[in-house]
Amino acid sequence: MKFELIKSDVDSRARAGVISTDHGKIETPIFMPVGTAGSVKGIHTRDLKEDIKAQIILGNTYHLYLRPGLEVIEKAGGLHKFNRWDKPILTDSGGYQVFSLGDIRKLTEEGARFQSHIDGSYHMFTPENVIDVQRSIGADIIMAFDECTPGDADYAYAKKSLELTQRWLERCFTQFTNTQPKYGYRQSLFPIVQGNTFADLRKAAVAHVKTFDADGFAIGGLSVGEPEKDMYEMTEVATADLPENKPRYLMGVGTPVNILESIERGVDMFDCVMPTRNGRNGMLFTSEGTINIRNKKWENDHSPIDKNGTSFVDQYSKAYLRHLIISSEMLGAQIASQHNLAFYLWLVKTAREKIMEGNFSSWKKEMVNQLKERL
RNA sequence: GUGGUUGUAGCUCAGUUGGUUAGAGCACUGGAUUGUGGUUCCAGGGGUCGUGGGUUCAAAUCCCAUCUACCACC
Repeated sequence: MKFELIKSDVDSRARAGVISTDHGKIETPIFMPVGTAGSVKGIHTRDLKEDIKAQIILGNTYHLYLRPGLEVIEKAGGLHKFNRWDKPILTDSGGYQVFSLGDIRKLTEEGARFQSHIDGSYHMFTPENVIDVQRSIGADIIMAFDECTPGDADYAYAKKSLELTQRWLERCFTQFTNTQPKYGYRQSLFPIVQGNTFADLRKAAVAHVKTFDADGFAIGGLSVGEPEKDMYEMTEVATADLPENKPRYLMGVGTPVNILESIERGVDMFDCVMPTRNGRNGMLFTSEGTINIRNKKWENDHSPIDKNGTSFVDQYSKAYLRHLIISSEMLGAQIASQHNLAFYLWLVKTAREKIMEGNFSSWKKEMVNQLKERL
C-alpha cells in the first residue's frame, strides 16, 4: 500500500491524498461504510459503488470469525470474493468488541477471553491469532489488536491499558512479519494510538507507534463517551506528531460535523455506524441539517428526502420514508441508509475538492453551521 | 326467556382482605445513539374504571338496577 499526499491546506492541517492498494485507489479524506458481517446492512455492492460511490468498506474480525467462520471465508477465497466487493476492505481487529461487549470479557496479558453473543461459546483473541484471522479474511488494511478504554477512564487505568496495547502491538507486528497474505495481494497493518483523554499518554503512544514501519496509523479510543472537546484535542495531539506521509485513520468517528472538524485537524480516514444504524432508526443527515423522519411534522410532507442529494433514493418523499420507517418496512431502513451513506461520501468528496481548491476552511465553517441545524 | 362469564389508556391486560395522585407492555409524541447484536436507552401525553343508584370516613374493588359482548340451556 502506498500513500501520496497531493495537497496540504494552507489554513489548517487538512490534506488531500491518494491511497493505492492492490484493490484500487482511495482518494482521501474518505469515509468508509461499515459492513460488520461482510455486508453494509441493506445495501447492495452495486449501489455502494455506483450510487454511494464508496471506495473502501469495513468488515469486522469479531463478527466474521464467529459467523460464518474462517473456513467458509477461506474456501470462498477471502472476503472480497465472498461478498463480491472488489475494491479495498479494512477489517477492525475486534478490540472494540471486547470493549463494547464488556460483560463477557476477560483481559489478560495473553489476550482477551470472551463469550460469543451468538451461542455463548468461549473464545480467546490474542495479538497473534487476530493477525491470523485477518490474514484469512484478507482485508487490504488490517488493524492491530488493542484495548479500547471507556471515555471516563482514570489516568492510572488509561496508562496501564496503553502499555498493554503497546506490548500487544509488538506482538501483532511480529506475527504480521512472520506470516504471508493468503490470496496473492498485499495487506497493511495499522497500529492504533490509544491514551484516552490524556495528552501525555497520547504523545507517548504516537512516539511508540512511529517506531513501526507501518503504512498508516489509526487513532482509537475516541468517541467513546468523552466530551467532544477532548476528542478534538486528542486528535490534534495525535496528528501533530504522526508522520505526514502516512494516512491517519480516526476510528469510529462520527457525525458529519465531527468529520469536518477532524479533517481540519489532519485526519484522512473515517468510519462510523451512524449513517447506517441511525438511518435505520429514522435519522437523516443532509447538507441542510439533521432530520428525524419519524417526527409527525413529516407525515404529509411529500417533498423529496433531500433535494440536494446525490443518490437516486433522495427522490422518495419524506412522507413515504416516514411511513416505511414507522411501519418497520425493510425498504425504509435501506433508503435511509443509502441516503446517509451517499451524503457522507458527498461530504468527504466535497471537502477534498475544497482542499484542492485551497478554500477548505471557509467552506467548512459555513458547512458546520448548516449541519448543526435540526430540520 | 333463564343461568353464567365479561366490561379498567388506542390495543392486550394487572390492580391484594375496600385505603395516598389507578399501573404495565405495546402503540403514540419528543430526545439520545460515534472502530453495528436489524438496536438499546431516556422523557412525555393519554383513563367519566360500561352506565345509573346505594353502602361506607373512604369504592375499580361490596350491594342493586341497567346496558354491552360472549357462552350454555330452554
